[in-house]
Amino acid sequence: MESSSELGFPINGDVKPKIASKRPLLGESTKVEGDDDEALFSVYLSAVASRELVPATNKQPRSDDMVRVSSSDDVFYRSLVRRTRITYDSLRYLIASEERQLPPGHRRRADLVAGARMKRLGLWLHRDKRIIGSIPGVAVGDIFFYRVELMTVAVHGHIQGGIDYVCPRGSDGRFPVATSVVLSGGYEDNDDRGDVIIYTGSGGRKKNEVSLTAPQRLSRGNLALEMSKENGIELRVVRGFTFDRSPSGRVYVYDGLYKVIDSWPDPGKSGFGVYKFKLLRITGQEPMGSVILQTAMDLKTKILKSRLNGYLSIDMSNGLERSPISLFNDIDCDKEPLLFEYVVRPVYPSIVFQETMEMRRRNGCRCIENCSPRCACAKRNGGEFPYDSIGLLLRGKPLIYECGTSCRCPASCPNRVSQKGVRHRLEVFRSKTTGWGVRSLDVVRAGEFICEFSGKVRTEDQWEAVNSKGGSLVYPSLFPGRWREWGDISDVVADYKPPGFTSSDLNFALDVSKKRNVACYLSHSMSPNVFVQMVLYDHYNEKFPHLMVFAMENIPPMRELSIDYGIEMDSFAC
DNA sequence: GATTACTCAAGCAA
DNA sequence: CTTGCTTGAGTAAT
Repeated sequence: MESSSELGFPINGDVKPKIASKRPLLGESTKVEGDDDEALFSVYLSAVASRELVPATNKQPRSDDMVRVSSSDDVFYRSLVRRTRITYDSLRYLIASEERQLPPGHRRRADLVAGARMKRLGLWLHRDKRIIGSIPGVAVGDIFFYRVELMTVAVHGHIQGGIDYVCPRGSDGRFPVATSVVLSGGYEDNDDRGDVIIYTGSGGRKKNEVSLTAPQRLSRGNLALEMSKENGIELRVVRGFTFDRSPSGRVYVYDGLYKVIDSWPDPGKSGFGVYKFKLLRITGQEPMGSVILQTAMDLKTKILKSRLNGYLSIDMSNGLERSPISLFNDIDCDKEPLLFEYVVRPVYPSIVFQETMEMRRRNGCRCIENCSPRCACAKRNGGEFPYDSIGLLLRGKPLIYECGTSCRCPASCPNRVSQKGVRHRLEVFRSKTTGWGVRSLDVVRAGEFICEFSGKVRTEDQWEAVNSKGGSLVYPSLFPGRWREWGDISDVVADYKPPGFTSSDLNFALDVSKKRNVACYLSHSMSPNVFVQMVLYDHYNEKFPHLMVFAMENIPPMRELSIDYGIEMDSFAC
């Protein structure tokens, strides 16, 4: 099993990393209602009290056992990574909202606290091995918003440090090997040309300063890069950018594996000596995520020449969607998506809306301004709003009640999200592997609404007629409840109550034979990156909810969106 | 083993 | 909306 490195120290191959075990939880949950001084003070006290529950020591040293992992079980590892990241992000959000209740000066950084708590609970991945090469379940192009997030899934081990390395067991600390580097714009001598990077070693800088104040030394990370060069060992590369649609203002893109092919001492721009390392990207990998990110941003202002002859339509919704849906095919002559009537919303039979005016008046809320947690719509959602202030879905539920046509609150009410329609620049595109597919030209944040399934609503007695004519139906009851995974923090919060099951069976199907929209082009996957959340807003008939599609992870531009239809691959026609 | 030096964060106020 | 200041966590080295 051992593929020995040229270094003389073993790097194991094909070892299945052990999955972190769950440990008992410390109860620490400070819920806040109201914002008067007394409440604030009690929150402060309870928060301080909860901090004392945290053990002072949290020593869980990293392993020095190097391993290469070939991911034989992609679905498993992808799910594991996603679950870890959902837990991290949900916990970070929870902690951030708790900390905001504290007076300034007493707030802790939610990104760090969330990471620390997960580490304490044994929820960081791959702590028992140091992985050389790619991390199973992490794909080239994956995007992260926090350095700590990179640590939880073992892509990079330092909260600030740019070079991560391991000293192999028995090497007496003299032969460190680099595992990953982060290019974040902190060194003036760096030169990033994509496939080739001239990377400056670390050190010689004062805290937070760009220019050097002392020469660098060939030790620690710098020595590790030197050793990696001599032994031809690959390392992971992450690039950091400023990005205004990130909660941290930064985005970190995993750009795949590189090798150090050259190194030399250099005078450096500041006059203090630096070490430089030439990194070359290993060929045969997926395209670089940071390049795609940059290209997608360029596409905001112009249609790139290279893509010009692929467009079948700039907007296949013909202006019906709030954001245009482009149609792209540079593979063959298929124009199938142009042959249908584009409808933005499902076409309901009139019985769905058969409610008396009195019922509608009772159902809607009467808030004049933005709704409060006490309003009728919040109560219907279990006393809380399903979205945060920028429209991110906080937690999947069997059914969400958005404020709707019967409510008096303004269109700006934060409980109106999916009803407003598509916000990202979506594209239906021809793919060699999945036929037609859907992707976004914008970054889609985890929890963001993407689109709704439209089509003609058919009741059960009509299905057979549609099928016999060769029509296509989407069955809502088959979607396997992936919404349960979204916002699930049962791993870190002791009193987490899992959401209930959908009570009523959904006995309708969406007939997308003639009328359809972008959603029915979503590909099927057992390891999906989007999921369906049922929503009501324009009627209160729970048997006919809207099928709203949300992102269950951060999706980089141009990556295909995929959903779990709960069906066998080949039985799906659309 | 406890302590310290080191680090291409991140939040916030000005 | 940049800039500087402050507080930081985890790791490897001491």
